[in-house]
Amino acid sequence: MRIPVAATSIVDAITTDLRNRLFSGELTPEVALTETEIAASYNVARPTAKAAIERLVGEGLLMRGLHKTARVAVLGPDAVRDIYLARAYLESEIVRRLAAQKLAPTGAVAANQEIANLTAGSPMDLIEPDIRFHLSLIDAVGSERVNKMYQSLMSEVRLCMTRVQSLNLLEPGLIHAEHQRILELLEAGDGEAAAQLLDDHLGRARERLVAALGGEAGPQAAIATPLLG
Amino acid sequence: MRIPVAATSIVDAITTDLRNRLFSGELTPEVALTETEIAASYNVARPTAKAAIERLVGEGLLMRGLHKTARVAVLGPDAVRDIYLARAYLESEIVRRLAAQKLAPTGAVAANQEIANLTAGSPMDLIEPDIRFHLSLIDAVGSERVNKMYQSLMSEVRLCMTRVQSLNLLEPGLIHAEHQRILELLEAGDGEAAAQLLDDHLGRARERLVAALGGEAGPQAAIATPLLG
DNA sequence: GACTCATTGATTGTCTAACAAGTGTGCACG
DNA sequence: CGTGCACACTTGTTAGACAATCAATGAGTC
Repeated sequence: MRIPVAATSIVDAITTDLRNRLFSGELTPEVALTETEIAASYNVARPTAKAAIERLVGEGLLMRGLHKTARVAVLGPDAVRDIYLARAYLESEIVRRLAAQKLAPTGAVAANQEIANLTAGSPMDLIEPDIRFHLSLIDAVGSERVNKMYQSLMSEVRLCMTRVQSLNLLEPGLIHAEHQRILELLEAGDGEAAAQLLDDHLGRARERLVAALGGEAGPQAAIATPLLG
Repeated sequence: MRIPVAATSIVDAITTDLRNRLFSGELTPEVALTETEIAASYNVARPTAKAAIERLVGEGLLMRGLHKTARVAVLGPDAVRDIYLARAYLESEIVRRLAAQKLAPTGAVAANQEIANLTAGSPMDLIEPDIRFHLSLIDAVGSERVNKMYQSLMSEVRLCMTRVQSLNLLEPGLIHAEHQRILELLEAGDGEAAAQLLDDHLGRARERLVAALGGEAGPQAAIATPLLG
């Protein structure tokens, strides 16, 4: 039994709650998300639960075929490569334009500071500020549609992350340093170098994620640029 | 009364038909898309019509607030700029990567040939092959997500086009020539030049569309590069 | 004993009917 | 002439029901 949610729309509330439960790792691809079960757990009618499920299917977080039960989307190595390719397309172009304005978004600076302040806690604590850093870059261009597209991609990244949360494929120190360097390059107006570094940055995250998911990691998994010490 | 549609799913069929009617210009932002009316016209129940409407809202083709009737989305000058900015982000990065492979997609070549073969008919006849040209470029990278994002953008572009179909803001000869030059640059491996030309190409289309929608056209509306004789 | 096919249960797709809640409009009243 | 109220319209949500389909189990056959 789940507490009754109330907001602008019941479907909205259920969708949001389900999404959070997806990101928290509570819902896995193994559990069946029956319309009736969800309806019962939220104390709503079946069509309401159905609508929430269909929205999440539209977002790519749930999968379901005709007449089949919805399940959490399974994102394999090729899906991760696809997601990060799309990320790279958007982000590398964006850093080029930000560099042209010699602009380092304050939100990104703040998010990276959070990463620097991280004590050696759970690896999961790194994910949120990391996402916020990249999201701040996108936000800085102020495009509604680019924002929406990127947010959709990051939703899927979040979903991946929850599946491999135990492995510490992320090194806060390195990530902070690379973010810092990107910000410096933005302020310096060197878009080409910033785009190149970002490509490395994303490439490494991508290949390590691929490896953690059972795929074969490409060469980008290694630390290419000697940034530290 | 509308003929009963039948396909994999009734909601799918209605969504597709509504989308086509949107692109055909039959449905305008002035007409109210009531759930009951749509349900009656397709001989289905209201929840079915509701689901179709909500899908199109999710695609950005329809707009509707809470407890308000759905209407065709109105895309003003700023929306057009936003759409074309996102297009530019995706496409310029893509031509860079295609150029690295010295690859000119056959689909794009074919689509551009169609443009060349156009007799002086309706300006609308240019839209489909033009869209197919750009879509072929995106297709060539073979990314599911990039494809979906781009297709969503082009849906909105199509919607815009139907609103200004009378004006002939597109010159087939110039468009064909620019496409041709882009393809040549791709084969030559000059990604930077191809991206630059594509930016001009999109920028001109963007500003003319903006002007046609009542906005103030930017300098990109003029023909910058002397491509033709 | 293994394989094929039919039956069963579960789940979704769709419908009918209805009530509640919100929005907007028009009319009556001050 | 302006304000407020009542009404119609529309959407949000619910309940219950039936058909179609999918997965799995069981029976029957070779």
